[in-house]
Amino acid sequence: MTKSPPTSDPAALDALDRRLLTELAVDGRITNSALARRLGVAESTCLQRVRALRERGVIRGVHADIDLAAVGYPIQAVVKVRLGSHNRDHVASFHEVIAQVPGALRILHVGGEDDYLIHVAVASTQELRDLVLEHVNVHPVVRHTETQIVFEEIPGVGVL
Amino acid sequence: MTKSPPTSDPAALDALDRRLLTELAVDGRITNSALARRLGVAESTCLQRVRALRERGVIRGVHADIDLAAVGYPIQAVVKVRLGSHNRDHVASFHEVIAQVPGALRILHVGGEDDYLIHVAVASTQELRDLVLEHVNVHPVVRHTETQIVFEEIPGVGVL
DNA sequence: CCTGAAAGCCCCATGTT
DNA sequence: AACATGGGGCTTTCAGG
Repeated sequence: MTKSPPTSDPAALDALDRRLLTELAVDGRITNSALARRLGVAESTCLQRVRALRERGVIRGVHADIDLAAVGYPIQAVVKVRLGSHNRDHVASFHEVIAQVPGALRILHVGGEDDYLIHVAVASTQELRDLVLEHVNVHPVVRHTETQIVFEEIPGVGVL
Repeated sequence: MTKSPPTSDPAALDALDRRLLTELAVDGRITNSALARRLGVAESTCLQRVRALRERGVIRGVHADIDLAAVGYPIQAVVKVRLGSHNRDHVASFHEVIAQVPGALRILHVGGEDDYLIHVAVASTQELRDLVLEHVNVHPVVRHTETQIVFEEIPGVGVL
């Protein structure tokens, strides 16, 4: 052990912060006054809390959830990728490549059977094929890919 | 062919709608007046468009993006699930079970080697084990699960 | 469908406890 | 750290093009 745990965690969240985050996760456009009312605190207090959480990076941003099928991307898939080498430089250069994959909803570097899982949304199956061939398989460190079509997304209970 | 395509798609989006959606996907808390200014239309027009898109379900909601590690869920994983039977009733009952998995960020029903991919966030590896054993493997239709730890999420370019 | 104006409400800086 | 206040800005409705 070369470092001891912090005596007071600067990232500690109290109950008010947690309730606030839960509300904003459900409705990111709730007004500050409505949020303050719901939490039972003054508007100014509420505003200060939200700002602090933003500045600390606990709130990363607020984003609209768009129906991708309605905007021309009716097809989703998960592309599982396995590399032939896990050399640090190869992995780094691969990161730069997959970060540019058009239509990527989420890119995860994982441990286990696969190395990367890429969740994508595309306009057509042709586009999906082109995406895999031209943006993933092109990289020489890629040994294997497998594409799984998304039939359905099942709404879960979430984490908050 | 038992039905012909609609002569005018009620879900058609024009260029204004698309620009508006892109802005809201980036910053879901942008004010209506700022959005109107950016798009070069009257505030009332902008408000009406956003409302219509919400009512049509194109905008599903607006949610805060929270740093899960900061709120006590530092570990993420993807659980790949394979079923022993693809009978419709079995699948339906399995849906109800996995929809209740605590900490599920995303649940995808996919085609191919696996049947389901569950992206979860948990407080500890112990909790991860318990989650898989008690909420996924318990179901008799589950033949196989494999859990892959998420090392890193790589920011992509997105779809909009 | 889009606009402009007007009433009302919200945001948030400031001062106080 | 939390609260009360007030000016300026934002939201939202509605009549009109």
